[in-house]
Amino acid sequence: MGETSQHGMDGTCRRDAQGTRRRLLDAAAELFAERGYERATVRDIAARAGANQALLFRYFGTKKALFGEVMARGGQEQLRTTPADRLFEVALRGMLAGGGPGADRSLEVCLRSIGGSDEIADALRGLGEEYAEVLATLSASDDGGLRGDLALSWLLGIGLMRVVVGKEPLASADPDTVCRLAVGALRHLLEDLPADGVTD
Amino acid sequence: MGETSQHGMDGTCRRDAQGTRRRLLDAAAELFAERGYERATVRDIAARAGANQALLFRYFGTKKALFGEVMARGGQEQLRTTPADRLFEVALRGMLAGGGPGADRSLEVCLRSIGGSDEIADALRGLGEEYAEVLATLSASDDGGLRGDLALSWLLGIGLMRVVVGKEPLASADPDTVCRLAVGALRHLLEDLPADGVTD
DNA sequence: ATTATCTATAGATCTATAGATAATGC
DNA sequence: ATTATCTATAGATCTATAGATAATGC
Repeated sequence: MGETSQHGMDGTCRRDAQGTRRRLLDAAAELFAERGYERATVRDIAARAGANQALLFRYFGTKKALFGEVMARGGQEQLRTTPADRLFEVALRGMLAGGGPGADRSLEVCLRSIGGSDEIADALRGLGEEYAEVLATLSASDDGGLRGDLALSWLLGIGLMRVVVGKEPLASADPDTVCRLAVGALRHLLEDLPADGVTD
Repeated sequence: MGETSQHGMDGTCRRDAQGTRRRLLDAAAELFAERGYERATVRDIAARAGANQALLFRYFGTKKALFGEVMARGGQEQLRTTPADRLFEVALRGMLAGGGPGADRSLEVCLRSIGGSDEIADALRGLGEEYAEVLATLSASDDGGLRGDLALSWLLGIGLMRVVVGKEPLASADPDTVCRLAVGALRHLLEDLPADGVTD
């Protein structure tokens, strides 16, 4: 009973619903990150997973449901394990590094999927709320929520221009340099208290 | 000869190729801004223009060519008429104000069209290069190009979260407040010279 | 016997084209 | 006669489903 009968060392086997399901999820995560929701077709996803296309619907119901599972799987780990005052830099570095194996590319998936459907915008809003909520705590001002949103906007804008659009010189710039510039300017946004009469 | 025979006061007439062409362009600009390239179908565009769908192909050839004409028509005016040191604020205010009548929504069109096709990313990169080139001149540092890209990234990121995604509190925030916060922090990005040894 | 997998195809879009119709200018 | 406009449809996708096939567990 140490090993189930038909499994090979690599974890593959010819009939394994759970394994096929996981391979479909992995393939979907990759293709959604590479092409966005719309352009990653269920046929492509099934092909990369080495599975039949009909199985995708058997295991997930719809393409949107598959997208939801992909988004739910990743993401929160970075949020939980990173102290608030380092979240911006860690998330930015993750975006700048691009998709290493096992990296969380949830933000990239959202950026490439914008405009696909309203559900995608909802997903990005939801993910953004988790990040912005943490970023907002870094500002002592009473409009910390807005400042957190502006920090998140910069994070996503940098990812958009570098990863999705490929704007130079940003696309080829050294991650350390980008981080230093962005974090430096962001400190002013988050720490500066409003100068005009808000003490009321 | 003061007026051509069949034109009404509102500029409409039953058979006017040039007028139909312009109405198709206007309708396309609106729908691309509202839904992005992919979700604005040629049928919807023709319907809003009050024209038959086949005319769109007669006058523009393909949907992509129509998109190209829409993008080429707007945009550069803001770039030419705005002094460099006010470009960020003017472009940001344009984005925050949303689409008033006759407003240039080129950046919004691009943001909503990301992920649609490679040509869309090319269009956004091209438009971004015009903006970033101007923004880069505001920094005296030798990495002004990178700083200009970061400024542009923030501009687009704010538009993305506010207009496309609708993230609160940013989406409902007062434009003056958003501008003050972003412009204030951006000044540090553009004006601060690098602190480490770059005098070589 | 159960169920993971596959084949074939329905059904819904969407872009684009071919050819017919009808309003204008001469 | 010219040409702006319309009808009808080709052709290409894509998601999703129904039902057949075949590998496993008992």
